[in-house]
Amino acid sequence: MKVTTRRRPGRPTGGQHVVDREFVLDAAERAIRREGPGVSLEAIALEAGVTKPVVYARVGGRTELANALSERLSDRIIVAVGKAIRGMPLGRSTLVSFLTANLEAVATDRELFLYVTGGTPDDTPHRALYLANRSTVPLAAQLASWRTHSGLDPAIAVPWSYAIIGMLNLTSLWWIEESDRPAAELAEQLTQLLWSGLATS
Amino acid sequence: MKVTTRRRPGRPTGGQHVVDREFVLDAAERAIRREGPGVSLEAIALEAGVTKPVVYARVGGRTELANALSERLSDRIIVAVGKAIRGMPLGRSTLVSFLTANLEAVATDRELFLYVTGGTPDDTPHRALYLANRSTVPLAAQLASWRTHSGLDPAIAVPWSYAIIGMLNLTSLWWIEESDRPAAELAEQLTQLLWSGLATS
DNA sequence: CGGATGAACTTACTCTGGGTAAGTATTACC
DNA sequence: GGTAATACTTACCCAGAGTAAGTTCATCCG
Repeated sequence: MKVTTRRRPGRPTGGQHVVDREFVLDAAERAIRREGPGVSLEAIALEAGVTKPVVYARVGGRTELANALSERLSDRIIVAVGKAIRGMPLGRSTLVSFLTANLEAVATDRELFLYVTGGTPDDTPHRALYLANRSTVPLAAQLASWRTHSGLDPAIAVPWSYAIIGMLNLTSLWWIEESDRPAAELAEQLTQLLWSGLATS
Repeated sequence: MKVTTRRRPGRPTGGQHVVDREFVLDAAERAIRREGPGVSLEAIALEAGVTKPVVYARVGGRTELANALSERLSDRIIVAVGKAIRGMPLGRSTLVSFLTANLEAVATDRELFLYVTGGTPDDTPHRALYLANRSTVPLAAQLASWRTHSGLDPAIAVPWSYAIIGMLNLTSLWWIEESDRPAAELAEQLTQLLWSGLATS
């Protein structure tokens, strides 16, 4: 079923872009939620009410689109987590809240999460890191300042951040796909594994 | 440059399959090592000295190929790890060896690792779990028996396995791509994070 | 006020790669 | 020896990423 676009060929009347970048990204999210992680750029363009070249002009090709959506998702998670642990003292229950908020945020944007972790064929490894960095950088900063305050070496904060984010990535995937236990339970189990290592030494 | 296959069309003389499944998988690995994670099935078939339909007959489509290579890589890692920690008592230094062996195995099969973690477009999430399971199942069994021996609840072994494998996945990727420190150093840092959580409680 | 230039779209294409149908040569069996 | 099954190759289809060419509107300059 080929739905031809209703708009006429030429420049639109009104001297304005018919859609902006954010609108395209919103449409992409809707299309992903509707059709799953395998959506085509064509379907996304259609959802935005435009054609492919406009998507290319606003956000770029499939890789850039996945990157942009990765950034959105990371930022959304960071905001959710920030809201969840705001004002809490740095301690064990804060870690539980941190992990719970992460899991719940991913569950909220389930399809989007699957899209950005699956995504493009060849450069995926690079983008997995790209996506991870958005999360590891602030986490590492937090860990480093905490360890400095405790008189410990902050250098370990970087590998630890990747460790924690990687742990969250796979456990989130597993939890979303194959577990029906509550997020808080998994968060507590992960905390049992992490907390003493984080707190001591 | 279109290299036409030398073999004549019909059934090959000799009444035998001209290649078997293992040979195709070997060729796939060579092609991946040579051309990187973006290799086409055509290139893989060419490397094996046959044509696409033979690859389909032996191992299946892109998804099954990636699955098969995932299994190979996991098994290879499991063997390497087993060799590294054989006979060691369950303790902190065993964990370090476990992690070091994992990292070094991944570095050895760098391109293959990138291929199986990146791989196919749509069903990637499912295969990420599939790949992970090969590692988590034995790890979970090990953890569970250990905890049972220590009089602890073994149920937590499953989420912990995903946590540890996920941690290894992302840190491996980061380490391969962006870090030039020795594997043992990273393994030690991860051990600092994990060990007390694993040992206590 | 009218024509040239450029901007913002759509249409229509190319190209690559996964997957499959049809064709061809060899073996096996009766 | 002729028919059926087998093990390939060739040749194709199709979807989807990416791009070139075409079309309409706006703006600017004389």
